Amino acid sequence: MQRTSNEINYSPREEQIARFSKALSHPVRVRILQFLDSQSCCFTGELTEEIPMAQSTISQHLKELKEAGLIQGDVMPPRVKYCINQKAWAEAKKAFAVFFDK
Amino acid sequence: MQRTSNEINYSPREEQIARFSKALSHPVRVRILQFLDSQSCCFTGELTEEIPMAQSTISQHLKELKEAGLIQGDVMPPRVKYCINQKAWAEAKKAFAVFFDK
DNA sequence: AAGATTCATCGTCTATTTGCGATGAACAAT
DNA sequence: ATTGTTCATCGCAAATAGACGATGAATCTT
Repeated sequence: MQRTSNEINYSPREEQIARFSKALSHPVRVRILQFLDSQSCCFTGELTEEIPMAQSTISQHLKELKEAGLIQGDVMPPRVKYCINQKAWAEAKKAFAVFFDK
Repeated sequence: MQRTSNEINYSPREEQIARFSKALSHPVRVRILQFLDSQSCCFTGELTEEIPMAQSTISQHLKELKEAGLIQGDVMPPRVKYCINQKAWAEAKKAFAVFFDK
């Protein structure tokens, strides 16, 4: 990771594609997003039922998706409702479309 | 990485998105693809001039892009000409479009 | 044949990712 | 107050990714 002398300055667009792509680079995160989109929203518990992985692992993947901006979580004690972040979703859609169109 | 008992069977579509995304998940690979697309093709040497990274590092990133199917290399001794794999490019474009459309 | 050029691969180091169980925080229900 | 539920976070282990220099293979040029 450490770049010795020469720093590369990536453009915002390059970093945006890389960031969204990184979020989508694990199949379980792809699955989570699909599931979220099909339900429009869901609770963490529904995901842990759907996906045979430890609850802590799913929670971590949700965190990554949230940090990438693709989803958002609304706290509804004692549960948390996750939804696609429609704005970011549209941005990602456009970013990829532009990227692949050139 | 080790999934203990429960293996998850991802669908081909989930794995496809994850695979393409992984290839795009590093900004330097995004840049390489952009450069490749703008020139339609280029030699490794042009990339090592353009991008301030060790030649071996760039070669590794090219390898990853090739393994993801997004580019192909034609050996033209003593050089190698890399081009976008148009078929895979079109597939990726469609895969992302479908993914974000649902 | 000897050297130069171009690129891939190997080995090494460090950082990041991925997975899990255990624990903790926040709240609801009793 | 105590207990149960839901979820996030911590700490650990193992695997993968990313960067580099050094070396090697293949092919031109001389």
